[in-house]
Amino acid sequence: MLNLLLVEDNIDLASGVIDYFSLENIRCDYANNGVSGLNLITENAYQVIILDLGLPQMDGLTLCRNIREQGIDTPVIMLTARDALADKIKGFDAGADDYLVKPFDMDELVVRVRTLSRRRSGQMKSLTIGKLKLNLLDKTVYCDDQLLKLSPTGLKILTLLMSNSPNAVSRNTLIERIWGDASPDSNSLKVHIHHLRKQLDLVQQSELLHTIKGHGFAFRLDQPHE
Amino acid sequence: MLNLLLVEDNIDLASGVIDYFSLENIRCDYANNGVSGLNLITENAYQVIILDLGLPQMDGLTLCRNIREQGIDTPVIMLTARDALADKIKGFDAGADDYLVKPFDMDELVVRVRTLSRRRSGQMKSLTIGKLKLNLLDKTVYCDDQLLKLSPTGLKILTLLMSNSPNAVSRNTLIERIWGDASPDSNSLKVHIHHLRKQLDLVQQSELLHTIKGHGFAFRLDQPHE
DNA sequence: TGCGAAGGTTAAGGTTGGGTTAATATTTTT
DNA sequence: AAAAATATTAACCCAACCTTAACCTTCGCA
Repeated sequence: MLNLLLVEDNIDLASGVIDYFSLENIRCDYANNGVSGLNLITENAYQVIILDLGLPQMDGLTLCRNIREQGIDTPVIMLTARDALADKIKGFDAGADDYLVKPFDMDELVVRVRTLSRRRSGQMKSLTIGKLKLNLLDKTVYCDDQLLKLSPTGLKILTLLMSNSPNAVSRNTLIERIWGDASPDSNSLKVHIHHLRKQLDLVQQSELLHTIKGHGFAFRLDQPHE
Repeated sequence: MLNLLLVEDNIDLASGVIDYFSLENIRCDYANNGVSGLNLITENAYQVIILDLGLPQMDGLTLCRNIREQGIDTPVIMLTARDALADKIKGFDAGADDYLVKPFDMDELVVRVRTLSRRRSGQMKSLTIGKLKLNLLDKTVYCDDQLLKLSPTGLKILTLLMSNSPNAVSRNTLIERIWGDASPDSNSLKVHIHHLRKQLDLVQQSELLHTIKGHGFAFRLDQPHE
C-alpha cells in the first residue's frame, strides 16, 4: 500500500486530496507547513511526497532542496498555482520529479503518484553504522540478525542520531525535532536515551551512542576516551 | 565585495554602522524590524547577517531560528545589550554564529564580519592548526589519531582560539564570549587554560597555545617573536 | 635588589549535567 | 474495559566539571 506525504497549507484542498486517496487505497500523511513536513519526512519513509510551492514557514522549493541535501531522494511532486509557475519552473532543479498546476484533476494526481512510486520502488533505504542497521521503510533495527525492539520515540531518536552520524546532535535539536516546541520535562530525553542504551546493550552495541557533555549525543564507531 | 544585512531598530546606531562599513568598502542593506529583515533575507543572498536581539515585531532570536528552519545558513552575528546577555547566551543555539555586546567597537564588528564571511556560511566543518584538528560538527579534537578529552568549556576556549588563529584573542573577549557578562573569578580562565595545556601536552602540542602578555592568548604554530 | 603586576599551579569544595530507577500517567491494543 | 506498551515525572546518585582561594613564578622596573 502506498504511503505518501502531502504538505499543503490549504486545508480544504488537502482534505479533498486525502479523501480521494483513501478511496484509491492510498495512505497519506499530512502537514500544513514546511517545517512539520520536513520533520515527517526525516522521520518516515514515504514513497512519494506532494509539496505545495507556497507554504508557511518554509516554501516548497526550499523544503525540496533541503531534503535533497540530506540525501533523501523520495520522489517529489510539486503543486503550484498557474500564475506562479512561469518564474518558478526553472527552479525545479531544486529536485522535484514532477509538478502539477492548480487546479488539477485528482485522477491525474493519482496517476502521477503511482508512476513515481513505481519508478523508485524496491529501492532500499537504510542506515548502517557498525553492526547496526536501521531500515527506514519498515522501521526496523537489526544487529546482525537480531531485531531490536524500540519504542516509537526511541526509534525517532535513533533515526535522528544515525542520520546525523558521525556528527553530534544537540539536546535542543533532539528535543525540538522529536517533541516540537511542546517539550516535556527535560528528563524525558534522558530516560529515552537510557532505554535506547538498554536495547543497544542487548546486542553489545551501546558503545555506539556517545554522550557529548554540554552538548548532546553522537552515534558513531569510535570511542571518545583518553 | 561583501554584501551584508543589518537588522537594527536603533536608527542612529544603524546609520553609524552603515557609514563605517562603507568606508571599509562593505555593502550593507538595512531593515529596522524583524519582519522586513526576514523578507530581505529570503529575497537576497547575504554573506553575513547582523541581527539586533531586541527588535520590534520579531526579535532577533526568533528571526534567527526562523531563517535556520528555512534552511538558510548565512552566518549571523547577534547584537545584544550587556544586561540582556546572561540569560540569552544559552539560546544562541538558535543558530547564531557569533555575537557582540553593545556598545561594541566598530573595528571588532568588521573583523568578525570578515571572519564569518570567509568561512563560507558556517560550512566550515573543521579547524586544523599544526597537527591539531578540531571538528566543529562532531565536537572532537584529534592530534593525528588521538582523541583529546576536553571539557565543554575547554572545547569552547579552544574553538575560539583556533577560529581566530593566528590572531590573538584578548582575555576580555574570551571571558565575554564564554561566560557572557556573568563572568566568574578571573582565575577561572587561567585554570581552564591550564587544563587545556595539560591536554595538549599529552600530544606534545601545547606549544601551539601562546600567551600574549598583557593581552590574552593566541593559537598558532610559530613563536610570538619578541 | 626588591616590589608589584601578570600569569601559572595546585588542591579543595560546590555545583551540575547526565544517568538510573521506580512510580504514575497516557496511549494503544486487545 | 482491561491489559499492555509507552511516555512522563520525580527523586535520587555520581562523576565530571567549574570555581575559588591560596600560593608560586616570571619579568619589568624603580
